[in-house]
Amino acid sequence: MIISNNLKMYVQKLRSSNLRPTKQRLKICQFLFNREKTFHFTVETLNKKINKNKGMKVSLATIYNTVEAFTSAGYLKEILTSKNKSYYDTNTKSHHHFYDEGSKELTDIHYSQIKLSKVPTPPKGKKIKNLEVVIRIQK
Amino acid sequence: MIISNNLKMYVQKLRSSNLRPTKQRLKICQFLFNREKTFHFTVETLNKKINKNKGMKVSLATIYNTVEAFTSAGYLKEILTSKNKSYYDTNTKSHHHFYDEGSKELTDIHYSQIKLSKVPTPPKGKKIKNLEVVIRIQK
DNA sequence: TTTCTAGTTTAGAATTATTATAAACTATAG
DNA sequence: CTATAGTTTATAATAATTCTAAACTAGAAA
Repeated sequence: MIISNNLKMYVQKLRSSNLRPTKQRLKICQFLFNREKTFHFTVETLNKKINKNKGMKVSLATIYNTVEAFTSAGYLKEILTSKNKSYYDTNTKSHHHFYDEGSKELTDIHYSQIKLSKVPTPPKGKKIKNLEVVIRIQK
Repeated sequence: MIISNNLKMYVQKLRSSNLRPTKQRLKICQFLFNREKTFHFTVETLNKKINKNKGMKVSLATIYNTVEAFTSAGYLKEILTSKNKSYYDTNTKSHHHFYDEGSKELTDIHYSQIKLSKVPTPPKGKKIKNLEVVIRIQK
């Protein structure tokens, strides 16, 4: 029944963003949002995890479409890196990352771990949406 | 004679990084570093600019190799973006960017414009290579 | 200076990530 | 139930980058 509650919740969530609650989108919602910790991923890793088990397969094109749709809807946040591959995060709140250049792993840094004492004013007509710090680390 | 001085300077710079001062590398050095303002670019734009005039052509492969070598040597810094294309900056000092989610444009923020009063300690065995702040802005 | 060699350049092929296409499918309004 | 606009899908196309291996060259050593 937890599952059925979640399903209903995700159906509503999707509807509220004008996204039809298809079985593919619901499967991806369950996978991405039905967890405690935040989740970092690329389309490649999401595709593997979603299609690992025997159930219904979701095509790669749909994974791309869905990630794009969920990002526009504000369910996911794109992470800035220097890699030629898009990284996404289920934590859409302002927060920060360690980026390990060796292992190419991203780790969350809680918002409270970093404090800024001076922030510039945004260009005219623009406002700050959020602020992210990436700390590149190496051995 | 300014040109010849620069040439000597770049020859030394390259030698000091164990990079042979080839004519291709020197041409790229002159183009990238012989300027007042810092320069943001992609491999695509650098290739066009370097090969625009009638002089010696530098192959695309060499542009890639050189940008990679200069980045490793610390002459260039890779910029964080969400685009699937690498951006580089001749300003290798710690500095920050506004990222406009609408236009997907990056703008420099001078390092003095941002002050951090609290920074987390890196995971065991790792050290901080650099730290970048990206401020996402929108209308 | 000449010779040798490791480093470098190059064109083109291969790979990787992403986007586009268009036909088949489906959620849902009426 | 039916019509239709939205969605999924396999596949092709595109774009950025990396790989490959042959030709070239800077600089050390003879």
